[in-house]
Amino acid sequence: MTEKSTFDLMLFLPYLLNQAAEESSIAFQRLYKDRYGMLRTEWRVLFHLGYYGDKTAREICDMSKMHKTKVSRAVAALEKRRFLVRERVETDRRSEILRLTKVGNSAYLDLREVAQDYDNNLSANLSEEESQVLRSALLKIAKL
Amino acid sequence: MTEKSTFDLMLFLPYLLNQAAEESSIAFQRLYKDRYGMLRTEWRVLFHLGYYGDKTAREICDMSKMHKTKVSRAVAALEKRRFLVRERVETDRRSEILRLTKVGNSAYLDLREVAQDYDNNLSANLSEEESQVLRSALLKIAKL
DNA sequence: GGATATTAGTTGATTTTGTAACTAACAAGC
DNA sequence: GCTTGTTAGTTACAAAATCAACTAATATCC
Repeated sequence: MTEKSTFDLMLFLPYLLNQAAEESSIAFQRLYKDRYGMLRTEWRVLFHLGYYGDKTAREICDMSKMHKTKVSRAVAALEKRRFLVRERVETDRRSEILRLTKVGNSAYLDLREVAQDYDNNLSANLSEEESQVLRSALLKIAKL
Repeated sequence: MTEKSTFDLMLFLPYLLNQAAEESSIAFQRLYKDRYGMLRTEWRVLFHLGYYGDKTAREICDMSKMHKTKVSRAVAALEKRRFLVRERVETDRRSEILRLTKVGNSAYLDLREVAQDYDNNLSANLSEEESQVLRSALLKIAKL
């Protein structure tokens, strides 16, 4: 049995997680919004396709846990900008495979650089061990 | 110089933080929404007042880093439910001190229990050390 | 093979958030 | 004292997220 500690609002995980997520999300936003005018949902879909390769919207939903309407709208926006194309699956004509175009892929590669720099920068305040424990703990909480 | 690691989307902090924050936020939401029909912004303001005592909206903004319109609307909602009252400050009649009512305070005490249980539960998957490193790392990222 | 249920994805209505402009009170400079 | 600037908080409008209803294709069961 763990000792029942007194409540500390600033250490309450749903509160603290949100603060940290907001902070990093907004800081990172400045980097992709300025360059590509993208939304959060859009870089996420872009990164999924760039990182994991071609996927259907459904697969992106499952992996990212974004709601399907978010994904649907992000895909539509990326398509409009010609960052991706859809390809119907002949064995199941309900779904379509999403594939980054050349332009989409180079946007991904560019943003990946930015992301990596940003992440390194953010981790710079943490020791190597802290950084690893942080990520593995977050993975557990996110149930990934 | 830290080694430039290859990019891993799932370990990218803005992504991972958001996943974890969403997961815990939604799980916790079920607990307060069911009982009090509150919004995220509302329990936050409630918790600030309950935990730190009477405060002006401005002070809550500063501490929580919520935007003032969010706080303004959350305060209005809590006032409507008679969870708090406003009291004009005579030395500066622009601002007003927010004070929880009896009802508001007992809602806070009740939810604090729930929050504590929830947090313990969430931390149960983590070792004592992991839990501490996690929180201190999050505090650094949130720049609190 | 045909009724029923599921699944992929989209669209529209509602709710919530974010942005900007606003009111009211105070402060500073002159 | 009066112009100019700043601060606390609200409100109006635009952008985005959520939720429900929808279309179209497929799967299941009899």
